[in-house]
Amino acid sequence: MSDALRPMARPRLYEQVLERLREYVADAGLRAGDKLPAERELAQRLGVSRASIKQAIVVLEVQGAVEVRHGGGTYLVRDTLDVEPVDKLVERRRRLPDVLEAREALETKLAELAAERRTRQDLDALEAALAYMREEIDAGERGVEGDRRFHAAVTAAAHSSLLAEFMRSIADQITESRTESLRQPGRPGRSLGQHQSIFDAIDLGDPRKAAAAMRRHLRTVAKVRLLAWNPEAPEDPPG
Amino acid sequence: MSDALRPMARPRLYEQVLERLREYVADAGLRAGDKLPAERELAQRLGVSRASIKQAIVVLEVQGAVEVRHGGGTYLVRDTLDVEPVDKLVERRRRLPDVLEAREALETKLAELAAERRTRQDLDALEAALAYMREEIDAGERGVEGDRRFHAAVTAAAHSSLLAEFMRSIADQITESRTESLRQPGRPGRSLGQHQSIFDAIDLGDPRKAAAAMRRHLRTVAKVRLLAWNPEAPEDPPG
DNA sequence: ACCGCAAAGTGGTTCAGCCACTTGGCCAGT
DNA sequence: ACTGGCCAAGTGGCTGAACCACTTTGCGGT
Repeated sequence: MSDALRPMARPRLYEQVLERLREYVADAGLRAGDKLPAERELAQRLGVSRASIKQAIVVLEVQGAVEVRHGGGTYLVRDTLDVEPVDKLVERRRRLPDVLEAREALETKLAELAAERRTRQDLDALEAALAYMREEIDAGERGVEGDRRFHAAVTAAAHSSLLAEFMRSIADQITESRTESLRQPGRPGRSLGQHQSIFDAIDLGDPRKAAAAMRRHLRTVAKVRLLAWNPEAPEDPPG
Repeated sequence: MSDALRPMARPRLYEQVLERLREYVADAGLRAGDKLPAERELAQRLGVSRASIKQAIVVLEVQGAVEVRHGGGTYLVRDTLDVEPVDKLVERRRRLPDVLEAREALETKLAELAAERRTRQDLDALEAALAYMREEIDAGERGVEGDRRFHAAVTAAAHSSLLAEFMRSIADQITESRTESLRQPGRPGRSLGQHQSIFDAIDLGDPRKAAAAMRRHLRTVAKVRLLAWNPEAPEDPPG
């Protein structure tokens, strides 16, 4: 599947409303405690239905940016409608280098922990992911799903819910980089080999070796990714 | 002020719908990728209007729990509709071992990046934090604030906004462990020495050395912490 | 067996309306 | 004057029907 043909971004009306409301609050200099215009007025002024206004307001309410009083109006909780930074992790697109750095930080530690804590089931899952990726490649595919499963299995084997959640929060961006990386000629096979090395270290229960193997793997991914991004970079293309 | 006289909780219909949907997904054993019933059907079965169903779904969409495809249905992103954990990081208390693992993962990478990217200003800030901690210790304090400033300076010097946000999301828990750790006799002085080593490596621009020094430092902290916590159980706690 | 296209299914949005709650002003009783 | 009851206006809560836009399905022709 080409990444270019994934579903296009589809704008939701309530998202545009959200934008406008944030703009308005900023421009009008509204502060915490100030009252937002009535829903009916907002609907008329923005030229949308009250239902769409309400969807946007529900979002703001859930995000704690606004307090809605039945019959009394809607009020700002803070001096802005912008989301708290931590909440934005999920929705905001990240610069790829940042993501790759974060991924290396998290996954090397995950590999290390996995080597220490893996259970029989964890090892089975890792082998299954390995086998799946091998099948994909034999079938002439790029092994995207197998790659995903392997890294997910490593994450699971580490048994650290906090690290797992950090991984989840950048999962989308990792998916992007994975697709890019495996598009390179010869990459799927090489990637599979590196996965095997990581698995061996985890199987042996050798944390340092596992961390090192994972680090090597991710640096390969990062390098390819950079080249794929910027074809005219002074570096030589991989063999 | 008595707590009893605060504004009464006012139930919103979409919140009840949210509850019911979460129940349903759990009871029906729906998994990631499964399709939710159509909005019209949900509205009929729950006995509410489609608008209320939609408000709930918008919330789930914003929380990243669900993917809505125009004309194609609404799908689970994970095996549950529960809130994205990253959002809850701030409010939910974490098991310390998890936090220390995450901290090691993040901060070793931060130290590495700091050694590569530090500017003159970054080095100045690091030295200032070092000096501050030294003064605190000379004054007979434990150097808690100096410790915090040093690690903050390292984080800043790494110039990675994503990693910085991850650090922020566990800042509270780190504060706890810091206080515990520095309570140990002789710890402040030793900690200061380790900070000096980290600084030297960053100053020299040696990423591997910086990462190693940081890892050593954090493992010391973790060890002390574990002892202070539960002297007789080397095993990992139940999860 | 394949392709194309129409029908059915599903989400997106609107509109008009009614209900529930809050607020503020007016008025009668104290 | 102060209190409490009352009413009207303003505002959010929710509904039902309707139409549009997009996806999926499957029938019919080639």
